[in-house]
Amino acid sequence: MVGRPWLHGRLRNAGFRLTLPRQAILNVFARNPKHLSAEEIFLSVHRNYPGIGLATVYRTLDLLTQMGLVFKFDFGDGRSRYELASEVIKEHHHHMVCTRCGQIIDYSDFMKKEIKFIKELEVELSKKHKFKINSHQIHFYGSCNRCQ
Amino acid sequence: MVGRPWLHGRLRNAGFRLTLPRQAILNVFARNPKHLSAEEIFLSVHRNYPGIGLATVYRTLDLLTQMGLVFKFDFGDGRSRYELASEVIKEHHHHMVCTRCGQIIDYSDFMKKEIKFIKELEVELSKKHKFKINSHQIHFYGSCNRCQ
DNA sequence: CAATTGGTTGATAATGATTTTCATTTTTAT
DNA sequence: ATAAAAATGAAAATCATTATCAACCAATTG
Ligand SMILES: [Mn+2]
Ligand SMILES: [Mn+2]
Ligand SMILES: [Zn+2]
Ligand SMILES: [Zn+2]
Repeated sequence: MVGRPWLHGRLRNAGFRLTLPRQAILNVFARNPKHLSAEEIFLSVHRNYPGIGLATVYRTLDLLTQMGLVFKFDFGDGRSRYELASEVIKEHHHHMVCTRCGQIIDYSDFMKKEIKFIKELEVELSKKHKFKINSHQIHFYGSCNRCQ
Repeated sequence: MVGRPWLHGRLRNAGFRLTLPRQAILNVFARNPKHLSAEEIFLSVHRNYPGIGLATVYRTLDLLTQMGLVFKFDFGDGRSRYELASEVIKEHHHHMVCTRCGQIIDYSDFMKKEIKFIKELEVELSKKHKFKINSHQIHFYGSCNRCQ
């Protein structure tokens, strides 16, 4: 899962170390596949490693995001939220955000169709705007089941 | 453009008034069709109306967003950015964000195709998740022309 | 018209997430 | 072992956004 040799190598190649705080933070993701805020991650890590500080959590999240191992999102609740990259553990998916209660729904129901569409679009956009596309986000906003 | 009777009526119906600060702020959008931050809007308004405060800018942006006249975005630079809703002046479009220089590109090149696709997807998702979809955002991240 | 009501505002303080600083510790290279 | 480079925790600083509150203004009522 997380904390394996390939991860270690991946960081090393970029000149970083797979330290204990970094492993601990990655393990939180592995245990809790949600959209976690920095504080939530800090609190979770803190139970097992009271020595690890909040600043380190922020630094690590930033590092993992830069390396593409973690995705950073803003769902509009005033704090950033993070999720393991599909490459690492979850399958690729998009989001629906309930603007009433804040619930976030991962969906991957029609991904084959979506991926195909996005792929084509990326090719056209890249060409037309000379823009190298690395990733994308699709968010639907509205009201969930319980909030209608 | 902005500040016309339909706008006035629109606000009145919701129990609000089209005051001078609100008009001034809407005029900034009309003059400057970019993705503006609250502070940028404040500074622009401030040149003509030094009396209008930053808090009022925030309040107004919030109001206009709630009313659907303005869209609020987070492009990852640590501040919210706002844009007139397509309904008001611009045509519907999506975004490409350069993660190196922060440039934001509006594109509406393949909108017919995209809208059609999104529409279908919304129907399927709404049904499957009992989720009422009101709006969506599509963001592509990568490096722009000059940043490759 | 005068009084009342409720929306609006500017100035200011407060909040809260994120970043920076800096001295110290840990790891790596020589 | 020694020097250089990374990483860390604690605390302070930053900075966008929100809350407070007294003053203001527009619409309504009698
Ligand atoms: Mn997700
Ligand atoms: Mn735009
Ligand atoms: Zn909801
Ligand atoms: Zn760029």
